[in-house]
Amino acid sequence: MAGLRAKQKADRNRRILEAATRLFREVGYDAARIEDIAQIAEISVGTFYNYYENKGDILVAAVSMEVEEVLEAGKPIVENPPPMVIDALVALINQYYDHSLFYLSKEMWRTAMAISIQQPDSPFSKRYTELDGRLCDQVSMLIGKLQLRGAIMPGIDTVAVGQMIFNNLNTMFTEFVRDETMPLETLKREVTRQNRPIATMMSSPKLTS
Amino acid sequence: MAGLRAKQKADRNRRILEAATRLFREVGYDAARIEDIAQIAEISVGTFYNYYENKGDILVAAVSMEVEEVLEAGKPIVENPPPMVIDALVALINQYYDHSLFYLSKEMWRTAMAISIQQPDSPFSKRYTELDGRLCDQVSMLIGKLQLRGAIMPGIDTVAVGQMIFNNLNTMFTEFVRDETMPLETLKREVTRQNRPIATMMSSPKLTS
DNA sequence: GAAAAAGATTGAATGAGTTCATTTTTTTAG
DNA sequence: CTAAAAAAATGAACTCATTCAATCTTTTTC
Repeated sequence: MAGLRAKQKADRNRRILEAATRLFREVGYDAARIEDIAQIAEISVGTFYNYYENKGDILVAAVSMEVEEVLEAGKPIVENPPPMVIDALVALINQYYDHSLFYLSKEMWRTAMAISIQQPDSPFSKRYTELDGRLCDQVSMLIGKLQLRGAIMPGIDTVAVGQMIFNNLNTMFTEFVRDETMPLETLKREVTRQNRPIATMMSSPKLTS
Repeated sequence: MAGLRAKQKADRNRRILEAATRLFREVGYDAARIEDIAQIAEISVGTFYNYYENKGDILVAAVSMEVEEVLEAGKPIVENPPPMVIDALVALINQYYDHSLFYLSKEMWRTAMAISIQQPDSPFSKRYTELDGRLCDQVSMLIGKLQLRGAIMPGIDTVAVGQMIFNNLNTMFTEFVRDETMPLETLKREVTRQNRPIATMMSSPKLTS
């Protein structure tokens, strides 16, 4: 049996991730102690550290899975966006936002964001940053697609505009998770308002409402 | 002598803030122990906690002072901005960036940002957020001023545009402090590029180069 | 199949932030 | 001026993330 060790490893890894995600959601990140996670996963505290560098790493791992799904959910919209620029932007952005709280609480997002800022060189933070970059690219691609279709004036730097729109929607999402009382609808409404001017200005004249 | 207690309090507060800022710059945030800060400030560890809720609070206090100066430095530019839209934006943004590393290291910025995300309800985090809001308003005011002057087309929602531009410059600054090797010049160049499309589109036709 | 090597697990020890019952200092009341 | 009350300072004790030397398990070697 060549893979006994590998199989045990994969199994332990899964148990740790499940135990941690469950506890983070149930009692919050800070209150979830490594000792508790280890106990639920049926391993020792020391073993936890053979699988993850520190407590934050496992949270960022959970967040990465969620972002990956968000990215997937955005693809069909980039493939076949609504004709009007503002509608296309809003469709993609709201898709992101709707997916964001599926598995993660606001507190988990806050903690993950804090870690990715504070320890930018840890492997999982790099992964988080890379996923953010791919989301940003997706927005730029949507704008590029609209330009090819003729809905956006030619000559505009779609990458620059895409970065600005993404950075804005990202910051607004950060504000959203920082405020435990803000509902998703408020976030969506605000961001839609912020995007309206740039969408209008970019639109080819004949297509502007 | 009515104010003995008040005077001692102010004095201790100053000593703590000075000791902490010095240690954060000299050895970094993590390596600066409360015990060391207390020793330099000539107080006990317990007393530290009578003045600040936790280690992070004192860092956010130091950052707040810096942001206040940045805000001050932006005023003259909003009062009397360059005529071209892109030049005005770049002047204000670069002013912000140039001031940002006067007293604070990148590591201090990272830690402060992480704390303000993770503990949004602590008093000093609220202060930090409020200052960010005032910076955002300053950008919107610059754009409003340019619109009044006729450099920007009437009818554009200057607040929405200002928020988007600010959120973008803020995110880019975050990326800058996350990357220990990125020079200020790269940050400025990137952000200038990102702002060019929106500046061009907003500009009144006769004033576009 | 046994012994040696390699790889993992373990949990007690470490270290730093934070708490809190006690002590000290300052103010107020009589 | 003295005693009681209020406010502040103190540092030992506590908690929890993290480490690491010892132990155990799996794989390889012959």
